[in-house]
Amino acid sequence: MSTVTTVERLGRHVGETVTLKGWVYNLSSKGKLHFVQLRDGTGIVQCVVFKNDVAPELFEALGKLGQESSLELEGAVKAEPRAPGGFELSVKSGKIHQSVDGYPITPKEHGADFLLNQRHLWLRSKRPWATMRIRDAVITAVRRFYDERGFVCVDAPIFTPNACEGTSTLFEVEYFEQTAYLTQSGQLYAEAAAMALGKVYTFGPTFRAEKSKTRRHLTEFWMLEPEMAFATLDDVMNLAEDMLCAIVQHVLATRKNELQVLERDLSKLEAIQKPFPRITYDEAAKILAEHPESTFKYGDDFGAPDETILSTRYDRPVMVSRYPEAVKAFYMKRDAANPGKVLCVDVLAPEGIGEIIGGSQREDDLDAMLARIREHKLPEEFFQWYLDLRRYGSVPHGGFGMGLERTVAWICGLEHVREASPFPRMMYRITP
RNA sequence: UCCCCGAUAGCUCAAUGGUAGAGCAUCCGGCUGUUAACCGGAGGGUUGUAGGUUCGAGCCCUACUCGGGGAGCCA
Repeated sequence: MSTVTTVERLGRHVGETVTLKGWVYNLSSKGKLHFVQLRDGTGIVQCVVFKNDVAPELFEALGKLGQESSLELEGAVKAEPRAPGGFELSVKSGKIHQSVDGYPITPKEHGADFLLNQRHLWLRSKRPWATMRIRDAVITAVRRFYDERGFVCVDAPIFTPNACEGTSTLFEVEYFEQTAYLTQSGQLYAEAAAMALGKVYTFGPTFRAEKSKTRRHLTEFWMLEPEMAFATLDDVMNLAEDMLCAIVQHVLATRKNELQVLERDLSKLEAIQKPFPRITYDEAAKILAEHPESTFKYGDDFGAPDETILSTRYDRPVMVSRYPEAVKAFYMKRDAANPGKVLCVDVLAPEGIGEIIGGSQREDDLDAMLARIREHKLPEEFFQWYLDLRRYGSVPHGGFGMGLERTVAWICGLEHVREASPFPRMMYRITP
């Protein structure tokens, strides 16, 4: 048998005879000539089978293959401008693993409900294929970014005894004789780890039981949470900015083809360069007050339409800092220079996808933290270990959380975050 | 929890209150350069469920079920 290779590497084998292993993406026959679009996971290539070039039984069998039939084809690689992708395989022999008919997902249009029910098969289609490869590149870029900067990956637990922030609706699970919850954030644990290791990040699944049915929400999503000891809000904002630039650059460098499959406007991504616009809550409030469509009231958090108004003003992510403490979490440090405000930042992605990052400098004073826990009426006994971080060597520190699926949805230009997850979990959907 | 929209062939959709159709998929036949190929033929239906109005309901009314995207809430 000849060299086994992949569609991705075909360009290195022009003129050679190779074997490809994959599935039929589409087949069309011209009688004595079959065109097999072969999908192998790394890409799709056109394979041409002339009747006179192969055994008669093989030619006949190939002509009957339905979509997603599995097979191996052997033939000569040639550069061919008429073929999608620029290369094609002139088939000399082959082996059929399984001949399929009736594959449910045809090359025509389908609705969201149908495709989500077929997600296990839908992943084989071009758009999910491209999206998953970009998602992978985002994850790689993130890990490389933190590794290069000396951050240590420390994973937070998924079972937690109580709500981290005390606000969200959590999923309850039976945990032997007691009730536990699925984590809604690894941040408090990241803070503990940062006091041990300096610079850390957690990266894992996060769960929210909120009954949110929008294109920005999943009940299970991946969140990246870096945390740094000896850091201020400015350090946190600089880190977020550098990281987003690094992610976008890595995707542009390694997944251009996939972005083109998704028909993404590359110039929108090429524009993602430092510096990002930075405005305060007060400045954002002023912008909204002058906007005819906004119903924003000063003192409130921004609603989704407000975020869209703000983010579409810029060609790169906008960083909004220093919100009123009443609308933010208990652990954020008050801003000494702005009474009533906290040292926090939200990063809003352009093109209407909304908030992709939320971060802050953390309250590091024991008494202030105790007071905030009481104001928010949180169960003090659950926070004793967290308060220990303020008792023993407290330092200024901070970090942020980035929603992976929202970030991928923004980079890919997706309509809905569910497409950024291989098997999305939503309010009314838990299968497949 | 609230608001709006939807449900007809495997899929995407059509059908003025009057005989349920098309394209794709499937099966059969044709074609040596197709790009979601094309051409000819065939099979495929309890119109989401339950009631109501009507001579007659896919279509009008009510309830329910399932789903969609938006609000709130959140990332």
